[in-house]
Amino acid sequence: MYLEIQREILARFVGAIQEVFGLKIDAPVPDFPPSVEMGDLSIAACFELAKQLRQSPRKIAEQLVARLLPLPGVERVSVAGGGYINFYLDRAQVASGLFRPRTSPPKHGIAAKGKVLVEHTSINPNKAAHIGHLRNAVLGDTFVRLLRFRGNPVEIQNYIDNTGVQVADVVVGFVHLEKKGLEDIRKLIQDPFIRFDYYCWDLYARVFQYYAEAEDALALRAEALKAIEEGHGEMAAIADLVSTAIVRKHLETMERINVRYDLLVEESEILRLEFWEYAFEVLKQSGAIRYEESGKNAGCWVMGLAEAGNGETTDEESGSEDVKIIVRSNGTVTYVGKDIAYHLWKFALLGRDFGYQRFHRYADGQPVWRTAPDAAAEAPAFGRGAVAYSVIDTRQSYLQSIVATAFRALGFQEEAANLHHFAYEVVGLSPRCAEEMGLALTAADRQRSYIEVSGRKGLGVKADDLINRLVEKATQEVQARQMTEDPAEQAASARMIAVGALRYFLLKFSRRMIIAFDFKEALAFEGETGPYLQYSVVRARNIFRKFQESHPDFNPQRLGELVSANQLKMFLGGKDGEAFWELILLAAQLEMVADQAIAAAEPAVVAKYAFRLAQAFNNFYHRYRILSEADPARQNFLLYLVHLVNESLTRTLDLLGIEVPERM
RNA sequence: GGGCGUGUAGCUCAGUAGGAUAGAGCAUCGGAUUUCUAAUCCGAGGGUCGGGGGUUCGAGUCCCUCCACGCCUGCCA
Repeated sequence: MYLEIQREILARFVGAIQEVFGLKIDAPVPDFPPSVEMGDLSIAACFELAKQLRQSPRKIAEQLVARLLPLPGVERVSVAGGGYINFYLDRAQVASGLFRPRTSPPKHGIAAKGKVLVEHTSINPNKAAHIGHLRNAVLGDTFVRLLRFRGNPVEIQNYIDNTGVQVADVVVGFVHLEKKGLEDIRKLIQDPFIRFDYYCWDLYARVFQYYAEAEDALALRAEALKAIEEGHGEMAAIADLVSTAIVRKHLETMERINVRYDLLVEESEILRLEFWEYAFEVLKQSGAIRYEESGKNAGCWVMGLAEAGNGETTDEESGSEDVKIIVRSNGTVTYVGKDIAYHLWKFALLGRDFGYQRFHRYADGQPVWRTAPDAAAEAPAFGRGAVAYSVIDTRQSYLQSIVATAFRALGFQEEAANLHHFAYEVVGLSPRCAEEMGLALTAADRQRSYIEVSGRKGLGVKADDLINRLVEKATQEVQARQMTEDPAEQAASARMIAVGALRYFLLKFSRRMIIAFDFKEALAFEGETGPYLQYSVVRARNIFRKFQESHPDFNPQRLGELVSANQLKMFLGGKDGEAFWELILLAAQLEMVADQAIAAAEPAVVAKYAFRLAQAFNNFYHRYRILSEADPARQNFLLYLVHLVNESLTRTLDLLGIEVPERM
């Protein structure tokens, strides 16, 4: 509704320019006046046109104004300042339009292209997840929710690097440090008193200590890696057992924070199905990669990066060009090579497909599929995306750009343009937090804004430890308030509050900001936090609950019928009209905000919006008493307002993956 | 050396492809409703938007330059 009005206004403006001045312009970007007294939407384009039209901006604006009305949803138009055109919306119409269920948006933008593939989480399956992984998953999951909200078909993929060095390292640990075989490890996994992912976390750190101390230890790693890649023998079996068990733990952890997947894509299947060999052929034939006969990269297949669009990368003095090795001189392929093959598959450019098998079922029955040799006939059509987003931390920007370079070298210009690296910054530890975790810091370290986590040192905050601490704290808060005696409701509320706090904490920073993790901030439930947002919704619902006690027939969904257009007009134009209207206007902007968040691939935009809306509502909540309102018409109007905000805010929180408890 | 990113209040961060008076949370201080439960609200102090040039009617936002910090620049991922 609101977006449609906005589009109409901009289109009419473009039309008016054409009529009056015979000039064709692109639709201007709408601005928002500093306060609602000055209008609800503003166009500043007259300033730019002034020079071209040799007239003052104000004069241009004045000539246009008369031709802008009538417009649906717009009450009046004025010229302000040096030449702003300000539009005042028909408040009653917007308010009643908001009440209608929000329909799917028209097919435009990326929705028109086809299926969107979002790859996120993609944790190495060799140890427990940590906070950095949570940031990845929450960003990716929220982005998926946004895309779906705006009508895009989305498929969520989680890439499982089950044949990489990190898994090999843990295998080395089991085999050489612990002298464990397949059966021993299987018992370990089944042991209810051991958290297998935590066990591997510690083992992984021990392996690196061993690498540092033992002379030929790295040869063991190479040996393990080779065995795993070839898929034969006990080491490969151990790798499969370990990585599968860890993946199950990761799914459990992510399910706790409302993150789910459609498909797990396993690297072992990419190897087994020889996707790489096929991609290799295509890359060779197209000349995208070449064999180096001499020089420092002799014996390797490399890709030149001059065409990457990063400017001239040739080093003139040595005459050597900037290249990336794709196939090593020993014939093995690098990670980027496998990633190129994987991404070709995403766009159905590989000419072959995986088999699929159900891997997991969530409590409500929704399945998670994985790539598998023994294909199930009823598997959905995975892949074949039109657009792909890969949620991967910013340190891999260089490697991701190489995948796009390969696409272009192969002539897949359009697909390269639709391949997006959703880059985000890492989560470090605040120096104070690092010390809490038992790390010895130097004076210089303490001056740093953050300390890098290190899986190799075992330094980091495990995801489940953090979630547990949050649940613990939330439980205390819930019990202290004595909202309910029911332990089941207490537990449910505590979980929602903990997840709300965590997800909001990870979403409120824009993705290019390094988060210096600190328990004090992450465990905060007041101020700009998830629980604040949840509490706002609970307040709105409390009003309804209380009102219902004296009005048993009350149904908030039917409030729209109880408030007439005239009454809307009266209250929105009356004494407190501005305050009421600001709240409605904000609630009406959800779709606009979601579109902005998608365009910028920035979920933080929605998080900030949720906070602004909650803040506006809490302010309103304090200023106006609703249950004690004497005038029934005004009371209905106020209830209607609460309903509008409740709807918008609840929906916004759902986009953030945040649920709302019954009571707080 | 090159590429990318960051730099805004004491701290942590927003600032909508340039627009009207730079905002929020935390922290500090001072207030509010014996209620629709205070996980709340209101107010106060606190800013050379890293420095310097430039473009523009208009720059926190765009361009140039310099500074600081971080990441990447592996036959690791």
